[in-house]
Amino acid sequence: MLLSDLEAAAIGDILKHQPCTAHFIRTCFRESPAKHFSDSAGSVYPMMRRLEKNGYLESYEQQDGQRMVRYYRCTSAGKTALQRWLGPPVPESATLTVDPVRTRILYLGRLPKSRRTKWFDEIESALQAKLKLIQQELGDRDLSQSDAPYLNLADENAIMELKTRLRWLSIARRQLEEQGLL
Amino acid sequence: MLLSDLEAAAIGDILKHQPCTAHFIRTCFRESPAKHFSDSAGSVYPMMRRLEKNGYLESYEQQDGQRMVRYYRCTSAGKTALQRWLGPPVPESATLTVDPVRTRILYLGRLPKSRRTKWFDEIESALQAKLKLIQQELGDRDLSQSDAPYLNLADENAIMELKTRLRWLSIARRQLEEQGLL
DNA sequence: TAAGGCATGTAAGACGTTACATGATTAC
DNA sequence: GTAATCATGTAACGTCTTACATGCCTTA
Repeated sequence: MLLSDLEAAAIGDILKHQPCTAHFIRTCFRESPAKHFSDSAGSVYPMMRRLEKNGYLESYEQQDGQRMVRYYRCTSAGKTALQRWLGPPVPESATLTVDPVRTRILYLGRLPKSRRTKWFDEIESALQAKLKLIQQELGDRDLSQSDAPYLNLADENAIMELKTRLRWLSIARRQLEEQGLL
Repeated sequence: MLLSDLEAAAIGDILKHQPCTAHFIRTCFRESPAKHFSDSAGSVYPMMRRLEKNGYLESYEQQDGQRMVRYYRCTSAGKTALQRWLGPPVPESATLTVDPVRTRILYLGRLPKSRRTKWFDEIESALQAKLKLIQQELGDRDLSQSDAPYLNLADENAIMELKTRLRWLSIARRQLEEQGLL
């Protein structure tokens, strides 16, 4: 069975920080703006158990003061599964481009003309805010950690993508104006 | 209740082509490379019933030769719901950038060095193939239909995004080479 | 007459979401 | 002491996927 992106990211993060807790994986998923995974308890805890059941992780409990904490490690089967997920071959779905704004613009004709300008304004400032957030993350990164090159590249990807969207948005605006649709 | 992207796209497509069948919506979802929605019967048919139950669609059956076919129309509540989904305000999730390749590069360090060059090669050609597909779709579009400006913009978005990814990929390659990671 | 498209659905299972629920530990 | 964080889970619900299932219609 091929791993889902969520499962693969969990295994990848465990490999970087093992032994670690399920709770730690939740914070991994929550903290990076370049990661879009859910950090809900209802998805993470069952996923960890599932990965263990499938032989990709192993765990042990350890006393920590008054409480028991479960630590996970990646097995060699887990590492193999991660490499299979990474590819090559990469699945066709890896070329998918998803832009919620693009999805919406397909139906912009159903919005009254009077609201369209505001629509563009709002999205533009939301994208700009997100862009700043990621630029900050990139600037703040500790370059000494071994994975810094990959993390930087991921941020750089998100930054380039957001800039492209902003560029596209202004082109879209101009074109619709020219066609009297704004 | 706010519509999901899938539901909103269905309502949007129905507004363009009503009255139409569930099967027609499936082909809408399947055919455009700029739409990434599932066209599986198991998601579309229950969704149409759900939207009708919620008052966003209405339907009637009609004899077509030997078979009964169900046609859907959008109600005014449906149109209102679509506009609410479109925004403004746009949800914060609309600034999400999802790139499966970016997700993977975060964990590229777990792939043996020997496979990394091939990894880049494969992804590059997959992206290039997808790019051509969408450029073709854009070139083939009938410009007389009233929604052509929006459809063109959506394709243009996908094209710009794919080009950006290719640009990023070559930057990533160069950087990793310079750092002896390739 | 056979293949492919049109048309509609169901069933089982996997997965994610939200909300609920608990309790220990740490920092202010 | 109290709020935030660390830590672990469960339950109900909704949705999507895959696979199964049927039958009509059109075109080669």
